[in-house]
Amino acid sequence: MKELIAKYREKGFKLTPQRIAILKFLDGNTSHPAANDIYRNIKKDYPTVSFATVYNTLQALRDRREVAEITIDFQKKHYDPDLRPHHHIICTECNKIADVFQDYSEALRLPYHIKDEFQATANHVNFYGICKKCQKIKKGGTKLCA
Amino acid sequence: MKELIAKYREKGFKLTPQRIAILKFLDGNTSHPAANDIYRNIKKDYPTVSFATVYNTLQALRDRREVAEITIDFQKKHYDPDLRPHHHIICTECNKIADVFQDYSEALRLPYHIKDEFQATANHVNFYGICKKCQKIKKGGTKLCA
DNA sequence: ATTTAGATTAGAATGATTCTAATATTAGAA
DNA sequence: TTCTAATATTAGAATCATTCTAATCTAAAT
Repeated sequence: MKELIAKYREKGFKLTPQRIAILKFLDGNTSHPAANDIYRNIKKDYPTVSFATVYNTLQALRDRREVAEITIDFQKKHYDPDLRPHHHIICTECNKIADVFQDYSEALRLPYHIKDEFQATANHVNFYGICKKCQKIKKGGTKLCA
Repeated sequence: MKELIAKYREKGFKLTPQRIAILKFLDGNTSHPAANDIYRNIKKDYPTVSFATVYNTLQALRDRREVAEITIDFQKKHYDPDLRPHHHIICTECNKIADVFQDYSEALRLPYHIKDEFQATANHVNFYGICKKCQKIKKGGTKLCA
């Protein structure tokens, strides 16, 4: 944890208790939280924290390439502190997001006429599916999943 | 156009003038419009059209698998009447979206432990980059692009 | 022409995200 | 340690995309 704080301070990132709480929450977090998830969690320890702080911090982290923003969900953005190149799969029933660590970089070569038009900087594969839990529930009837 | 209308009527899709205007606008449209783009366009001929109509129609089309919803933009959903499997690239400066007709289906095989957890139904590759126009403008200074 | 299921509308409601302006805090300098 | 400037925090308003509501209207089958 100490190292985490030092690491950000070095980068000229001003550290407040709220920010430290956000960093702690994100550190090693594989749940792909949305802004609201982060807010709810931080609020436990800092009841007066505001959404502005959460969004400001996320923006700062995003600008410094410390978190990745993910567009896989049709409703809202999700955040991922894991910066290793990887992809995601989302359950279309419960919106759970899982990581796909598979290197498709060789395969995802763009056609020449696109390369001619765009200077590509990144790519990301979104997979959609139904998770095990939701498959069971669907057979049962009602739709619900953790 | 006649065929387009017949095609939808067959599918039990009740056709109103507003819906026909939306269908016309979408037919062969490669601009990947968002709901607001569609609304603005229809409003020219039907000044009283409401957002509800646009969204209702898009929902009906989506449910019938007549348009695809795209999550590549961080701000809003875009719609694509082209249902052939393909992918997209978005300019991170001006948000222009272009099509990438390249078949990656063989390459995008999921790892077994994911297949075990998810019953995958679809995938989509988002490419991010800077379009030619915006590359020029960036060198110049200001950021703007059609 | 009648009927009815389904569509349209204005506008309110919701949810995510951004903005504002006043206040408070961090981190570095004195 | 105290001071200061730059930056962060806050509540709440504002914005934007999207969905909902309830009253009214219309397509299309009879």
